[in-house]
Amino acid sequence: MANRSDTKTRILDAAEKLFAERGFSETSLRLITSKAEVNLASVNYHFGSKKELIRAVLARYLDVFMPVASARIVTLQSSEEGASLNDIFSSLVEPLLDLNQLRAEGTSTFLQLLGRGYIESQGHLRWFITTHYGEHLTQFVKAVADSAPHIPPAEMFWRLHFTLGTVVFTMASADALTEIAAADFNEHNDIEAVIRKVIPYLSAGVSVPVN
Amino acid sequence: MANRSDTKTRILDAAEKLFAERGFSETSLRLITSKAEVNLASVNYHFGSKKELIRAVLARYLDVFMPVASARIVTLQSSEEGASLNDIFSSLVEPLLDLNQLRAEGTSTFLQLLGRGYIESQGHLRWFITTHYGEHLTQFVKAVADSAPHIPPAEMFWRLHFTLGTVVFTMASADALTEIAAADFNEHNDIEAVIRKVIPYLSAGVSVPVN
DNA sequence: CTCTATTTAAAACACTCGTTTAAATTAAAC
DNA sequence: GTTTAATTTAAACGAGTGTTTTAAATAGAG
Repeated sequence: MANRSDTKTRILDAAEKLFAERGFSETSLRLITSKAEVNLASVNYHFGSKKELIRAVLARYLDVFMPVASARIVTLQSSEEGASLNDIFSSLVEPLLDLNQLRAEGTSTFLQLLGRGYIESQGHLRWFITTHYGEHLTQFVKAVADSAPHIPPAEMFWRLHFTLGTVVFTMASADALTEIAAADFNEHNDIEAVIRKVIPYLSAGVSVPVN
Repeated sequence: MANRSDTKTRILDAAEKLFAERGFSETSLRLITSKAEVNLASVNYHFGSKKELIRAVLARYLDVFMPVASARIVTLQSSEEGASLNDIFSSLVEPLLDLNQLRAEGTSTFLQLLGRGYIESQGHLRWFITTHYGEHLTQFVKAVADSAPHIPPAEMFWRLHFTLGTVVFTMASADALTEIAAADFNEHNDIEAVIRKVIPYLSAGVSVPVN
């Protein structure tokens, strides 16, 4: 074992920044390795392939976020009887913002990566996420369903995917949107402000009575 | 002027199908021309470049849809005083479904293309749409704003982009979602059913009171 | 120090992509 | 029917991609 200031980490840091900004397929390994100031071949040496690098970038965040978010929801469900949808969504805000302590711009990078992942990948990332973090996801889905018992399961399926779309799309284009908002409305939002804006929107949509 | 059964149309038909299914950058000209059974070079001959082909595919739908949708909103605003958000969103359903008369699977193809367009393109499509159909868009935005006067403009800006994200994401993955819904809930939805499901969700989110 | 395994480096490989070229073919005009 | 323009065809170009190979450099163990 021998290395300088960790080639592997340099690659991950450069890759996550570029992936979040430009998407996965629009980011070449040559661009990543030049930004990271490492050799091109070191990606395949340390990660095997570009696909596995993408998974590693996401895993570095998911391994931190998922357990914390899960724990929040567990305590929320055990403490009060009947947590509202707003409570559930809001309980994810702090774990998300804590990612900024992990790395600079951690929160928005993570959310943008998540968005890119769901939009771009034709399967391998969906598979990776559901097999590695499936329990946390089903737990979250169950908590939401319990909070809106008047919504039939099939309807809830659709609404949760509507919600996913809202979040994913918003976060993937959050930078552009905050710029426009600043120019047009003199509103200067950070990622937390956007998150706090979207939660009431989601809660209202998910829980609106059918018919 | 000379041609057989219209090479240009064959290219557009094959391209729109593949673009909707796989996205723009994931669809090569070689795949399009082989499906269309035309020569590779004919794309550049008839359209100039791949970018212009993408715009032509979208324009073929937008030129039909936009004026019709605009007219609907005009009549809606003139007839009754105070159209609801549900009314506005619903008034777009018929123009959307009419696209099935234009071409088989026209509605879902168009919506998926729109989704892909907003997700993928780094500018040239956004520019194309806003410069060619900007008046229709601002008219639509104004109608929505008038229907929810309790929402400040800056907040409405965000909520409309949340809405865009919901629609775009849902439509881009509509095929996959309807398959899952059929398998998991024995629910067999077509594109119209999905549209009718999403409208209440959107209306609730857009109009939910701030704070 | 020496030996061994790990890591870095430069180069080439094999492939796909959008685009262009130049010749052949087809259709229209006169 | 001849001429002219429009279209189709096959081939190649040039640039970019992820990956592999082979050799050099580096670090840790004995």
